[in-house]
Amino acid sequence: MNDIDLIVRPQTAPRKRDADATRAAILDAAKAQFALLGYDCAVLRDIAGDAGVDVALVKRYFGGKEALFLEALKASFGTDGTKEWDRANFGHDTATMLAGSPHRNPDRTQRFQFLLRAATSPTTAPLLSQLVQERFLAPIRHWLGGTAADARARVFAAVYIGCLVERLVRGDALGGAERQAYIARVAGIFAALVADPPEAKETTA
Amino acid sequence: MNDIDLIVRPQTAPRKRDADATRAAILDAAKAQFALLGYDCAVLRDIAGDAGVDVALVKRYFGGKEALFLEALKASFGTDGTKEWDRANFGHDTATMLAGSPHRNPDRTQRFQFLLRAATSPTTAPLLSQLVQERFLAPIRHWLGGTAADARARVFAAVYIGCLVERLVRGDALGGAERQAYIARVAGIFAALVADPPEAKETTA
DNA sequence: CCAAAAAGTCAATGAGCGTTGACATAGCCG
DNA sequence: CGGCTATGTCAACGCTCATTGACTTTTTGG
Repeated sequence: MNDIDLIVRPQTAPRKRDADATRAAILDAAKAQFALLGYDCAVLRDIAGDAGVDVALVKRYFGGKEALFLEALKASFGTDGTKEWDRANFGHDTATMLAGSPHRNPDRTQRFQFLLRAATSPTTAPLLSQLVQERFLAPIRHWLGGTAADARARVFAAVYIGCLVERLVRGDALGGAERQAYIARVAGIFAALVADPPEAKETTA
Repeated sequence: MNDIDLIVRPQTAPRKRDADATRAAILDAAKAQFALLGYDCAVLRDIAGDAGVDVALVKRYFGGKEALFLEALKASFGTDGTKEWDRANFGHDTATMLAGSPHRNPDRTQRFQFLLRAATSPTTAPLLSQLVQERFLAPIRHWLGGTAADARARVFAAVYIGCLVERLVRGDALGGAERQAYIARVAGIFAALVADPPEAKETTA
């Protein structure tokens, strides 16, 4: 059956021994798998397999699954991109990304999928509260600025994540006209959140 | 240790034999557990335990875990509540619910948590696309009416789910002022989606 | 060139869980 | 009362997976 593997694998040079590189490879594979499958469904053997090493190294380098998860989570949020977000086109850009292909910004997509999966797994959700505060909400809150920044940041995060989930469920790509309407709506929401004082504020009492 | 159980349990009458009631009890327990933990983390033995029966009955009545899940999912979306939603106060009511305690409308909360967990589990997500279309998006789309109803329904669902996730992660309750701002923002978004033609539509080109 | 340590692999263990068939008991019908 | 069937329980099997310790191979330093 998988004789193919047994034959093909050795072709690739048998991998220079390099602790740092191996550690990094495991961490990368872990980030991808955890983002794709979540903590519970991700399998250490597969992560190690993707990294091209044996499972036992996960223990040696990270200590265990949970520790690996935490490190991957922190690494995923280490480089936070709010700094380079473009204030003017932000709403439209983000909405477009959320409406369509994740290929435009795979890094950002993977980070947020990681967050989403971590948030919705009952195993890992408890670990998130603090980290989300520090590395996710705080930067957004700071980037947004203005009045009621915390509430706006939370709504922002909610809409963002929600769109992600919606796209996750939606199998087919969004059609032309509907897609435009979708983007317009979401862009409008983001724009309103970025522009601090809602001019046409009409909250039902 | 759990002698307590052994002593206390028998106090409750030893359960009249009633296939329908038992089936219903299992289904109820399943709905709760699946909503709380998702498909992957929910454990049949616990579900059966909550229902007060043995695991084997799950097989007899439903065939297996996946079949039970599907039935629970359909049952959860069987009674769809869009009919009774109040159009005028909908935005504010829903935002208030999402901002705070789930105790106000536990049924609805459980239904949506079920949906959320099902959508974010890689195991069950593929099963959802069609069901979500039929029983979730379609009713909302119909309830919303007007132009670009599909896109608006999707955005609506996204925001709703997103707020749910946000609340899931947020440990502490939302403070007074922030809470008001949060509710106002979310209510505004919903209201704009309900009111079909966005009067002050200012999408960045 | 050679040992010692670092880097990597292998196989076994044990826990958790879905599944399954044999067994027990209550309710019903003759 | 006596057997039959629906209902419910029990114990065991098999699988997946994280963990772990013993083993092998590469690299390094003298």
